[in-house]
Amino acid sequence: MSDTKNTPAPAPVPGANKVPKTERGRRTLRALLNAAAEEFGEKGFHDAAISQITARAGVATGSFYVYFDSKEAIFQALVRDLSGQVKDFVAPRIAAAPDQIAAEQAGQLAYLEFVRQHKEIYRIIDESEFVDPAAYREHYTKSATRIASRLQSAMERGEISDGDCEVRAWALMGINVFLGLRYGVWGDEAPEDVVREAGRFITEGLAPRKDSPQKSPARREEKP
Amino acid sequence: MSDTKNTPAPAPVPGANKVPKTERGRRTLRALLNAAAEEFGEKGFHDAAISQITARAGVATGSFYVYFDSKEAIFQALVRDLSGQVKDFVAPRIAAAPDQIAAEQAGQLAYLEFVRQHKEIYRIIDESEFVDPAAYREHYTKSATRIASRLQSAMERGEISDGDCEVRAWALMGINVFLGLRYGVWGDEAPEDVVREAGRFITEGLAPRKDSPQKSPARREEKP
Amino acid sequence: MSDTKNTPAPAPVPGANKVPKTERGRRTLRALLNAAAEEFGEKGFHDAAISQITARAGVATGSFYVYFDSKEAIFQALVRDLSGQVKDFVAPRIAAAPDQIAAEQAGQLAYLEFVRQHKEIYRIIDESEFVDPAAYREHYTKSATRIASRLQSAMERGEISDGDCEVRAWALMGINVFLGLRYGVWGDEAPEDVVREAGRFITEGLAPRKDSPQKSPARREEKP
Amino acid sequence: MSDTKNTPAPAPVPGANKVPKTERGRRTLRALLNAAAEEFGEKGFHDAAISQITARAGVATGSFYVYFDSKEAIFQALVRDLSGQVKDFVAPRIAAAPDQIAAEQAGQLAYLEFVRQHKEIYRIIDESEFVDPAAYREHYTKSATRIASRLQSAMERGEISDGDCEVRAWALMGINVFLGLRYGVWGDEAPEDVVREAGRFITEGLAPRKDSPQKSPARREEKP
DNA sequence: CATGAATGAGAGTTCATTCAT
DNA sequence: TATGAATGAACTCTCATTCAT
Repeated sequence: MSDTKNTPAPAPVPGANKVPKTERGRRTLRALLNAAAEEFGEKGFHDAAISQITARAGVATGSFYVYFDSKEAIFQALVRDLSGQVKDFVAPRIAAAPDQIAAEQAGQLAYLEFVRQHKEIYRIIDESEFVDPAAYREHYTKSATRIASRLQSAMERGEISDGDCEVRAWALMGINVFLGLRYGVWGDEAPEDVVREAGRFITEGLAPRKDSPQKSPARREEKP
Repeated sequence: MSDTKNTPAPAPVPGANKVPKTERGRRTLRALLNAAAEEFGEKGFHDAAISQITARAGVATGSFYVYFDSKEAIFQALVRDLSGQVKDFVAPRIAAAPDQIAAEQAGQLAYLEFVRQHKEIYRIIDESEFVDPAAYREHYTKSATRIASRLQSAMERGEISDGDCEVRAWALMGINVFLGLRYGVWGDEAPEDVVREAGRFITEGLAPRKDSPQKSPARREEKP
Repeated sequence: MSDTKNTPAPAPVPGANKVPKTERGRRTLRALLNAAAEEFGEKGFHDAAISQITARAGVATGSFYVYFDSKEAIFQALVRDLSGQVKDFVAPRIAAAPDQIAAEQAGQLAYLEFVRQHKEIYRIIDESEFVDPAAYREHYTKSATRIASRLQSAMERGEISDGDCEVRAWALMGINVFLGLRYGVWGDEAPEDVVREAGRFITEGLAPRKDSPQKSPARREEKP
Repeated sequence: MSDTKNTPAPAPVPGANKVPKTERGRRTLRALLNAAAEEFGEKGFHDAAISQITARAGVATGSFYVYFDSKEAIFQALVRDLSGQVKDFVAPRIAAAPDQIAAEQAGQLAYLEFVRQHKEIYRIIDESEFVDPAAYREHYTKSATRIASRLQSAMERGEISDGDCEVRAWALMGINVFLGLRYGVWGDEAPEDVVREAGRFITEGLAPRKDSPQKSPARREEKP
């Protein structure tokens, strides 16, 4: 979900194996990517069929291979394409926030809203863990790095507490992804409410307020 | 990762389609499950081949269907088998904690350690999202419900702040899973350090300590 | 066309990717090879279809891949299989000859007769130059080496004139192959007549007999 | 390798389906033929791709069909083009020989040298057996006929011994082709040495010289 | 229980050729 | 002439599952 940001846009559709030279070619390529998003989103990578993608796109089977070398290739192109869409949606809302904590919350809200409107994106990106592990790893690593550098700056400015920014970045990303899964893909609760609750979690954590009375006990059971 | 807990244990290996009656049969069944864990862990569900599983187990292809009805069946059996292992490892350490916040951190640490020792488990359970979506959803939903009820009790006892416990449960689970991915599967940092940093995140959040001097604004960029 | 001679028969069908363990399996494998000989012989490697081979053999498409990894694999197995057949036909007739020159002529005759009865073999082995160049080269190199060593021995015994035995081996092999092409595959002249004429060529060459009168001139044009 | 000799040269490039009218067209046609020689030489007929030929030639795919009707067509054109090159190289050296035996040896030497400098030609012409069997057969038949008629004349002049000239022509051609394969394409021995040894084979055969002492028998093994 | 050969539907992929621009 | 996108028939290969022994 990010990071083609400062590259000079080498191709109109990142990841495509061939850059079309004519307008007609550009239309066909876009039709293939849209069809692939539908097909992969509905069926998942392995049950998706290239013949179905071309059928949805309204082109012949062979046309697929004019633009992509393989099923994996279009999947990868699609992941990058969708990542770009997420970035374009979320980035400006982060940039508009007054401080870092507000920024993280704005990003969370934006991410949640985007996921809800593009549920298939969630599945596609997640499945890349199994289809193209390197891409999956790179995707999350880059996102975490970016979050971490935001936190680092904020920490230096004194906006947030001291601590390991990388660990906190991964934790934050985990929160966003799982809230996205639960409340974006599966549920339909109001994103604002979710973010408000999670926001309190972020800003104050599980710790009781300093002025509230502490009691005692314990409890049990496992984790996820 | 859990919750076949209170079933009356109809078979020594939960999920197997047939309970072996002979000692030889039991050995074959166990060999198949071990082989499947390797094969699925290395190749993922779709690229794993039954013929490879039987080859690793040292039995004939046909023998597979004596114990399992299908490829999906052994995968599910395996997921339950592994979930039980995670639960048996994590649960007692949660139960031993003095209070809820300590419990969550103990669970996090235990989970991280377990993931590191069984990296293939992480992958197999994750892939169930695509192999058996209902099981995947149920797995995380049950885990979240359990965490939420722990938080609810703690909240009522005043151990933690007020707020929506389900949202916080999903957030916590997201933190655990992503730290598990980053520091359990991919990295080799000391789990204690990771949990300590994440613990400060949990207990105090991103908010600066009340006594630290506040400066001003800034921000930018997107989320995951 | 030779040279699995002194190996301890590692497999009933040299080159097959899998050795059948049951009688039924052996029958299927043989049926596939026979079908492949027909199909490749009639259509050549590239126009031959695996589906046609299995159809001729009376088995399902998938059964092909029980025994061979690819179209190239069965082609290679077939070349070895046929080479063995040639060897088994020609070798004893060479061994029965009284001296080396008679042996070479007996071999030539036997080769010619064999080619005539198995015209498809000729085409298949020849095509291996393009399908499996290493096999083709090895095939001819080994044959030439064997001929050369026969000539070497004969030379040391004084049965033939002094000279480079390798060059003469390749020359002899060229004669046999081209006479096989012209009079075995394409023509139907009596092999005995052909060999008698070629035999005079072998034993006395183009040189006029010592007692015949020499004249003068010259001439022109190219070679093959 | 020859014999478009007396046709009225309808086009600068024999075999091309269309004669270019412009200078630009002529350059494109020549670029395509050169590219085809490379591509067919490296990959063989079936693995060669039109798209690769056009890529090598630096023209668009569609341009190919301006000059050739099909893949087979350019292959044939190429074979004729190369045959002409062989002929032009070999013929004058045969014509310059003082007698028939010297002529055959001169031809052999010239052929060997040419093959060595144009290894891809050997392969391309050989493959025509499978791409265009009629052309292949005609090619060798014509060559043999020409050699036979030379021998016939020489025989009538008493330069060579009596015998069937056609059989001897095919034998000679076989020698040349196989020595070309072994010492032209695969090896790098001095052509003169090869021809000298083969020459002794031609002029005197395998027979021991009349004045050398005869010993006795022995033999074994098969032919090619 | 175990074996391993057989099955066959279905997938991805190739590429010579056509044609609108 | 030149271009390059579009075509689609045809092919090789995979593998979960069945079944006779």
